[in-house]
Amino acid sequence: MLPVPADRAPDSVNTLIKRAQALAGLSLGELALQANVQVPEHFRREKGFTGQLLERFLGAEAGAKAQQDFPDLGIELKSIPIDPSGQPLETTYVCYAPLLGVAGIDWASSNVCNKLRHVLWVPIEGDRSIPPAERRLGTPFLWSPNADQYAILKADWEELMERVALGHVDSITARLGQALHMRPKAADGSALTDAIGQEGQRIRTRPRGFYLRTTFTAQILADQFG
DNA sequence: CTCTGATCATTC
DNA sequence: GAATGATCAGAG
Repeated sequence: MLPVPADRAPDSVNTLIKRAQALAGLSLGELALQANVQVPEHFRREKGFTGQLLERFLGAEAGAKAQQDFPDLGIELKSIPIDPSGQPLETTYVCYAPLLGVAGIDWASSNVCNKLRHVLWVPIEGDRSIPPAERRLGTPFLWSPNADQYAILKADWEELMERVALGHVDSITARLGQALHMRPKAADGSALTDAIGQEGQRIRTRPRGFYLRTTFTAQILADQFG
């Protein structure tokens, strides 16, 4: 019996974990068949296909805005593409970066901290030589940052957000941040949003998002799977 | 446009 | 080869 899409949100962490475990070892093609959808030939378009398919099987409220995937459980869902040795192939998107009205916000109340407090990681084969339909899901696991990881994330966030608050958003590059960095996050290069300029004036700049570096997520996977 | 789900593809 | 900056689809 293959799993079927969930018709409601999980009522407990246990339920969520069990649903996720039931998917381990299955391919996207098998899941797509159960969900009556087609797996794209490649992810050049439909980059979010895997995550959205997972949401359906786990019962996450799709399209929910700026919140955890399972708000009642306080858990965020993240798929993570890995190579044959278990190394992450991509950085992990965390959330949109606020560029305006950032004066009062602090790390503990930030969206990044909120989302990373509890994450259900679902590894998936991500090698581009494997057709998407054949890519199999790995063993899911629940993670929370340990003291060291928490301190690094906090420091990175504070460094980046200080630049935003001081009107130096355009000095931010993806090279900043040990574990967490900031990069463009938009439909294309023409997208612009408001931010604070060097003189405190309003400027237009590319929207940004927070992402976890692969070195950081590799450590999470190593801690879990040794 | 904002924000979710992310991967692509050029640059380094 | 890895990493940075660019890009794709859909909901609201």
